[in-house]
Amino acid sequence: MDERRQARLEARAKIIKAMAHSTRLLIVEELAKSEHCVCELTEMIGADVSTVSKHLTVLKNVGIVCSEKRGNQVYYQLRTPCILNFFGCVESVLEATAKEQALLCLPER
Amino acid sequence: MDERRQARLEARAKIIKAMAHSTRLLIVEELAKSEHCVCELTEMIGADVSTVSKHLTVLKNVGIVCSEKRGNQVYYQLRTPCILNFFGCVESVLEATAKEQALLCLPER
DNA sequence: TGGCTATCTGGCTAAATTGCCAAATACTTG
DNA sequence: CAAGTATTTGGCAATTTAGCCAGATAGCCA
Repeated sequence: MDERRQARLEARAKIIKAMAHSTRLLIVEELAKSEHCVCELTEMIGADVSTVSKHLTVLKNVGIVCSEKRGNQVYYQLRTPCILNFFGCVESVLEATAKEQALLCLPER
Repeated sequence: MDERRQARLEARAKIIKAMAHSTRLLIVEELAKSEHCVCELTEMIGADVSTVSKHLTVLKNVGIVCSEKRGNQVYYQLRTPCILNFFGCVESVLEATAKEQALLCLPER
């Protein structure tokens, strides 16, 4: 396969992979509303702080979020809000599947 | 955390996870142009047929593609083309990161 | 300075993912 | 029916990921 294309696909996959976790999706949704520090996110998520911190690192490494230290806390912000467009599409897939499932439940003619 | 929300996030993550692999992104890109049978995709990808088949199963399980057996072959099609919107956004993230990298290379003032 | 809070990092285990081979299955054609 | 092609499935080894704990680091305040 074309090496250039392969590299491009891998770069994309890396970003998508960073979104491929329910906790990280939650983080993105919340940061879309407003910035938050790690402790706030940790409370919402209900996992160990270290776990949340690592999720944030994943998102940061691919450039989805950025962070800023203020005093004692680190505030995270959504860096590329267009990432929210993801969700509309994902919903479409879910809806299409749901509709199909519904059809299967209809009585045969 | 709200259980309903958790379930919704997990459903989304499942779909996004299915996209989170360069080979599967290639498949989606190709299917966006036209349907293909497994053997055609296998040739483009250059991996074992069984590997490609499993990637297709992943995409099918979450409803991104659907398949139709015609004679000896199974043709796969993109079921929800809006999935392509993903890419625009992913590109934005990549571009933003690239720009930032470029800035780092500028001489200091 | 000492103690407290917030965050990150290292290390570990359990679980999931990937990719290959081999074997099973389904169809087509001679 | 036999042989050949296309696809899927089972199984295995290697790699990656997730989440927790413990410990390190950084900044705040008394």
